[in-house]
Amino acid sequence: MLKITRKVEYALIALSQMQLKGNKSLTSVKEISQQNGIPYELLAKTMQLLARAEIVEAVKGPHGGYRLKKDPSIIKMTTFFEIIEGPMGFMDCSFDTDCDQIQSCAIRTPIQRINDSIRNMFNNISLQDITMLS
Amino acid sequence: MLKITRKVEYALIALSQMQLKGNKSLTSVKEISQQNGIPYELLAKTMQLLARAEIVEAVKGPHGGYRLKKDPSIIKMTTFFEIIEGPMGFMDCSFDTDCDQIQSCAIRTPIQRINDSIRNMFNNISLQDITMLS
DNA sequence: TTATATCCGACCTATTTAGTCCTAATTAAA
DNA sequence: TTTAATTAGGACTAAATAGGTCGGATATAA
Repeated sequence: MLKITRKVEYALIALSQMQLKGNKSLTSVKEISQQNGIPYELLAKTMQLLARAEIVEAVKGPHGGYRLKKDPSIIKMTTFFEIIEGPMGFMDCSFDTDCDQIQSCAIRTPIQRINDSIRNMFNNISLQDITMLS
Repeated sequence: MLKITRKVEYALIALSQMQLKGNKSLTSVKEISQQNGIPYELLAKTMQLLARAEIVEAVKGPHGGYRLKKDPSIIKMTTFFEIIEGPMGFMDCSFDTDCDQIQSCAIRTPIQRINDSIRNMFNNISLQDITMLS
């Protein structure tokens, strides 16, 4: 419980390596997957999510790859998680469907509090805070 | 991802209801499961975990049930999670096995940071903070 | 034209979580 | 002393999620 997924993990590894190389040079999926022992296909799909969300810019063809497009310090971790896991994949209340019943709304409270705490925390942490080296 | 489990959810529901009734009267699993539409057996096992950890005290036999044993305001949420999910079930680094390799230690950092943030937050939140009514 | 990239959906597998079943052990009360 | 209600706890099955693979399409530098 309360674990992040491999996709998030792999994306963070990729981004921190790209930051190392600066935001002009390109980094390919092959490069990152080989250097870190990450499954190529899974990393590839994850990078595609980042590209669609314009966190990263893709260059196709030989000597292609990805480079940073947005400044990681302006991206909230909540946004980042939602890009990778989808808006629903992340901490939604499992009692939503019962929520017409008054009872259920009462019992929702503790879980709400936990989710709010987590969401609030990651709203105040940027991608840069997590991927920076120092 | 980053979700709490049903067992944690059910335990929190149970505890908040028990707090409502005060820490002298007994509350049975049957009562809580019926009132909240929670599977009896699963809740029962969860309450047993709380009893073993002496969060709650069990009284067997007819008109038995559980009552609070420890003050929820002195129990950290990290402790609570570990009681229910076990010390390993909660945010352990998935790269632990590779950790002899220098590479892997470098890439661990972002995940470590996230886990540390979560753990740190829940070290500073008490069970009372989550289950209280107001 | 070819080799090397990203793109993308469909699919399979493994792991984790949720839920069920069955059988004690204990005890209040008829 | 029997019965019914309760907690205790292990073994098992089912469902959901996460992790990983495959096949083919598109773009582009050389």
